[in-house]
Amino acid sequence: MTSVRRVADLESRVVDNDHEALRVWLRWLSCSQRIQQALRSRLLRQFHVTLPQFDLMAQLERHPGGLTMRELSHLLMVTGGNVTGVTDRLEAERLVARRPHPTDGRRTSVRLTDAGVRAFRKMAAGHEQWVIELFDGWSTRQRREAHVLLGALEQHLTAMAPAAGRRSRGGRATVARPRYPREVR
Amino acid sequence: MTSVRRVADLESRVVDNDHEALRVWLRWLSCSQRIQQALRSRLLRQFHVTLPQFDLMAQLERHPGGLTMRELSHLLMVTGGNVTGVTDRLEAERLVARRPHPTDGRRTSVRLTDAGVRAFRKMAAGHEQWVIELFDGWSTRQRREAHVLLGALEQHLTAMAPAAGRRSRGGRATVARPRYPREVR
DNA sequence: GCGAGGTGCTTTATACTTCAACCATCACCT
DNA sequence: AGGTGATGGTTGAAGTATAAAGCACCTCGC
Repeated sequence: MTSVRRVADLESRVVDNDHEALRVWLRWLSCSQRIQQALRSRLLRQFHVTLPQFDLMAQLERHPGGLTMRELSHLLMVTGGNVTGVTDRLEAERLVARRPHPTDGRRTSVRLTDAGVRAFRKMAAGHEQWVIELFDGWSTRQRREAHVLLGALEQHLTAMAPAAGRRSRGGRATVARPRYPREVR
Repeated sequence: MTSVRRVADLESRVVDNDHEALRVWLRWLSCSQRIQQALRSRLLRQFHVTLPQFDLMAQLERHPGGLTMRELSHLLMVTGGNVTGVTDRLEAERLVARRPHPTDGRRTSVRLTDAGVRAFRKMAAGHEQWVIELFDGWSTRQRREAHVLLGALEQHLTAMAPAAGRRSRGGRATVARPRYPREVR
């Protein structure tokens, strides 16, 4: 869309519209980076937990019945290998526990330990407070606006992407997939 | 979502306001993740470059006179060690070049090579197009709204944080700083 | 039964990221 | 000069992240 035509003075408007998406994205990134830095460093200093570890625990707290690795990977929107690593470290800290799935031998069920629940509740309070402060630059009205805007964007992204968790039609690597090693010029 | 309490008293409003910041943040993260995933994977498949590498090159393209590592670290809002690594890899690909700073022996000046400029211009066109598509869920009006909202938030974040690049008053590690190794319970 | 293909999880290789320590150089001050 | 402290850059350890390959288990069809 909007390939640039060198015609009238409408043109500058069109170009600006295009650039506008980019400008929005850059501001977005800048804010994201700051917010995440604040949350990460505070979480680390005060609770000795990383942001991904906190996020994983948050999902588990929301699902007391436990979640499989696949479900976690889906909810956190990261790859399976990633979930394996973060879970390993949390398990070493005795904050979560893996147990075999009752009916399906392939799956693993993960849940918070009692210590994990206690630890998480403390962290969550601090975390929420920090988020509130970080977003305090917006009025209630603005937060509501942002919530709506983000909802619309989320919907658009869902519509245009083949859905985060979907496989590429026909499962794994149906066709020899092209590889792009670093060596390629 | 929105476990709404049907009692319209003031208190529930307050509680909801608080939760609202968190809800906005979660949606924000969800969108961020999707957009970055889209950009990263396309950049990798089509141009064999990672997102951080692209970002670094983008800064260099905007500053043809070259940038020091410190300036890059500041602009990209990442740590110095990070910039070292990304620059190392780009240099190995002959896309950027380090050269000593003319007057200050401590500094290093980094700039795009000719090949780097050519490569970046191609990538940038694709990248911008993708960003436009990803944000096409918003009307022009909505993009403008978002731009304003993000501007306000950015200002608030700048005000509340002691500025990204600042040192902790008195330089490096003036006092033995507490450490939080993984072993700590 | 049993084999083919799909699914869930882990592993490996590579890259990014932070934190904190370290080194070299510079600036300033006496 | 010479020393002190700040600054710019790199390094190393730990953790996070993806992509891709591998393994175990399940399902379905015959």
